[in-house]
Amino acid sequence: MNIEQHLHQPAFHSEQHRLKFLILVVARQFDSLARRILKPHGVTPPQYNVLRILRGQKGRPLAIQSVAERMIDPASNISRIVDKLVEKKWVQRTPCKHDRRRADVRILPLGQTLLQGLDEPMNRLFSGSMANLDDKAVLTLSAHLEKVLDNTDDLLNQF
Amino acid sequence: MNIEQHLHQPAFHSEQHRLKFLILVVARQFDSLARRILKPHGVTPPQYNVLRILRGQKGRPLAIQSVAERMIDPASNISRIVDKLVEKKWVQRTPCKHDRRRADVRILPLGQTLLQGLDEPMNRLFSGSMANLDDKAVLTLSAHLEKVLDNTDDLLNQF
DNA sequence: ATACAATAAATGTACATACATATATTTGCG
DNA sequence: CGCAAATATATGTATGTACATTTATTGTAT
Repeated sequence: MNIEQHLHQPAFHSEQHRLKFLILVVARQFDSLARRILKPHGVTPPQYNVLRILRGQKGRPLAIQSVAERMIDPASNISRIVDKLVEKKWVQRTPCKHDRRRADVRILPLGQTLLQGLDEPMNRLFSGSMANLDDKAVLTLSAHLEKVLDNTDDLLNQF
Repeated sequence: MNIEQHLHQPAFHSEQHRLKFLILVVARQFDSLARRILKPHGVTPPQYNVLRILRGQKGRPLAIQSVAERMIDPASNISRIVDKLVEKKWVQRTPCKHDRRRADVRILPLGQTLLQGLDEPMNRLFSGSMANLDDKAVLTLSAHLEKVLDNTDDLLNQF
């Protein structure tokens, strides 16, 4: 199923246009597949993103703001996402002693257990989505996307 | 600025992992840049998406469902998005005579005018984001992403 | 023709999000 | 030191979203 069929479009104005839609639709697919896996566990994609970031810290706490910086969506509402995670006892929020403006967050055993159960399907999703790309294709694809990323970074100052 | 800096990550588990984040972050950048351009005009990205689809019909009306099929986000709430567009007199919704379940939507002159004003910055955004990719790079990038799209389509049955 | 499934759109609800603002605390500069 | 600017987080508000359900209409099989 190609992108034209996905969007019920006979054609695009240009190859560049087509590429833009490809990027958006593929990202959209990732998100909706992930959501499907996560939903039965009561986790949303941004919540999962936060839990993965915290697990990466290997138990060390992280300031809320540092979590936000590492997220795919800069999450203006990170406070409320953390609220939900605290409610479910997946993470712990503790005021920071040295800087009382800050709140540190760390993953709890229950959160670790949750992630362990999600590792298998999430890895299957992610490697399945790249199944027919060889190592070289992954590298050239990444290199090209990185150029696009550079361009969009520049554009942030322009708009 | 590379993806590691974007996500404040020293490294990724694998090149595939890195690629997944690249796709998500680039899509995210597109969306937030578009939002920035559209906001002063009181349009959101999904609303813009609908208007572009309708303009592509060159004045012919389209059933609500056909609009939904063509959207980047399948928009479970297409009815309400159309509501907003109707409120602003950018589109017209008319019940379909042949099939009274359906409602047809068509773009109005005011919507056309709005889009004309948005064409320049949106094109600038979009061509700017691909500035340093030559034609060949665009094609290989698209071909690779299309493979990923195929894979995710298959995965939809698996999860 | 009638009953039942299929389809199109709208709506209810809980939650997520963007964006602006508020609150508390720390930093830095005179 | 004292005060303004900067920083970290939380909150208010309107809107967007996913997902389930509802309502209206049409198609289809007997």
